[in-house]
Order: sequence, then C-alpha cells, then structure tokens
Amino acid sequence: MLFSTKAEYGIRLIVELCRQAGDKPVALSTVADAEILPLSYLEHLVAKLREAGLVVSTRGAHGGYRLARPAEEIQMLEVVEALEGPIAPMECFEGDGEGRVLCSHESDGDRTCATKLLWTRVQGGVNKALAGTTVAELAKFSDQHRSKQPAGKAA
Amino acid sequence: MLFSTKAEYGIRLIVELCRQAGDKPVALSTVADAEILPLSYLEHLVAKLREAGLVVSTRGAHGGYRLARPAEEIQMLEVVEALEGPIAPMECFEGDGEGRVLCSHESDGDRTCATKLLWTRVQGGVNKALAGTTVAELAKFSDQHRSKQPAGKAA
DNA sequence: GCCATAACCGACCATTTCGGTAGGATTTAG
DNA sequence: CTAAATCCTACCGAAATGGTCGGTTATGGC
Repeated sequence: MLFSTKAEYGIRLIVELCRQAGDKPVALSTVADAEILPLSYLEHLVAKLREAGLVVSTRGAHGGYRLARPAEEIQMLEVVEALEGPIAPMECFEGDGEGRVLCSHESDGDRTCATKLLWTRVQGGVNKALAGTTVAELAKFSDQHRSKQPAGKAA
Repeated sequence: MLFSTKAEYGIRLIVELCRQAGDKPVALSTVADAEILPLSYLEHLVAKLREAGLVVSTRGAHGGYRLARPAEEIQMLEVVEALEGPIAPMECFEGDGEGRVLCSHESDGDRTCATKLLWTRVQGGVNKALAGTTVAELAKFSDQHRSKQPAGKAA
C-alpha cells in the first residue's frame, strides 16, 4: 500500500473543509460527522495540517478550522507530505523536492544502488500526480459525483 | 515511505541475478554476498519471485536461481507486485491493472470518495514508472555506474 | 552411498507503525 | 459561568516489518 489512511482521512478532511467553507470556521465535529470518521483521530490529523500551515484554527466556542489559502492554491503534494511525511519511495532516499534524489547506499563504495533509477522514476510520477492536483479540484470532483441533493447551501 | 525494503532488496536480488547470469544458476549466497544482504531474508524474497514465475530454481548442489525470462521482458511492475503485493495507493482500492480503479467507499451511498481522483492519478504515475522499467535496464544502469573494475568475467 | 551444497519451509521474535481511544487542559462566545 | 471547541499527551491492540533459526528435501561429485 502506497499510503496509509492517514493520508486518505486527512484529504477527506481538508476537502470537506473546502466544501463547507463559508465566513465562519468549520468545527471538526462537523467534518467528522459528514465523513463518518472518528473525531478524536481527526484531531491528530488536523494538527499536522495546521503545523504545516495549510489550515488555520479558531479556538473556543464557535471555533473551528479554515483553509489557510485559497483551495486552488493548495497542492495535494503539500497535504500528503504534511500528513505522511516526506514522499520518498524508500527510506534510503533523501529527496530534495526537486528531481534530485540521494541514496544513502551510494556511500557503500563502488556501486550505485541498482534501484536508484527506478525509485527516481517512481517518485517523479507520484510527485507529478500530487503536485498537479489541488484541494479545489478534489472538492469539485466529489461535488459533481454527489447525488441529487438540494444544492442550495452557499451563503 | 512508498515501498518497504522488501521491494528494494528483492529488486537488488533480481538485478544481481541478471548481472551474474551465465549458463549456470546463481546461488543465493552469491547474491547475498554481492549485495551484502542477509541470506536468510533473501530466501523469503526469492520465494515470492519464484511463486510469481519471475525466476526459476534448481535444487541441490550447484543449484541456484535464474531469470525465468529474458531480463528485457521483465517489467519492474511485476517484480514489485510480486514482492509487495498489488500496487494500490490505498487499501480501499481494488485496481484491476488497467486504468480502472475501484473504491470500496463508493458503496457508502451518495458520495464518491473525494480521494478517488487523486489516487487514480497517483496509481497511474506509479504504474507507468514501474511498467516502463525492466530488469535489464536496471542491471545496465548499475553496471555503468560501477567503478573501474576488471570486467572480464562472463564465460 | 555418503556428504557437502543449496533450495525449501515454517516458526519465532523484536521493533515500529497504524488506527484509534481517553482524559484532560485551555480558549472563547454568549 | 458555562458550553463549545481547540489543543495536548499518553496509552493501547493489532498488524507489518525486518530478520533469525532450525530443520527438511533434493542433487551433484567423490
């Protein structure tokens, strides 16, 4: 499995945040309710998103969470990295965010790790997919596939 | 981390098998020695490769392993899937090998999982990278980057 | 026929991660 | 003051990971 449910739940969280976005912050319990996910677990995930600066929180009564930036500007690469840590195909990889990939095995001496070429390609593919998708896009996608439901909701 | 060391070790294993290929099968201990990997662990990995029909074994003295097909025809997608199981970005995905992706959440009722679009793209990227790389290519790559060493070895 | 070699098989094991719960402390609107 | 909400830390059971070990079977060479 490429990603754990951390990524999935976290994505559903932030997408739901985008969907329900209005002038007021959205309580996490609302998200948990809408996505049928355990609230206490979402707390951990949203904490990571906050630390990464992707969402901002308002404490106290009537508090909740909001996207820190317009949904169109939030790449899924940022989201997934915030939730799962750096996206590297393997532990030995210390990707630098660019196309460059470092492999710790290279210090072994006379040989380049045979897997380097492959991991580089895989990482490229994943990064491209993640960077090329935004929160807004996923929100729109899931709205489109939502069934016939009274859409009158936006303020 | 996208993949575990199972994939890495297994790949190094099969690439080394390709490298050392001659008329005689290669003993696993030779591979373990060349790649500095624990023999007993490699046994588990090579078993998966054998079950997947990627390598064939010869038992008894002077036995060992050989690639079941020409290295140019063995895609890394097959290798990684043999080692790590089906490549799906998430548990809920039951990819069918094609571009199609099924998500178990869809049965939840009125909503398509917001993550489906993203996972589909990610899986596409990974599959493309894995399917587009062969054992032969990795063997050649790692040979090229091998340092100045007497190359006279093939029978 | 023995014996070394090497594939094969399954049990075990320590550590880490995963998914989740629990209990509280802190902040804030009303 | 109080209810609502974020925030924080600790814990927990289950699973996967990475690896070891002991033994069994098959086979070529002497």
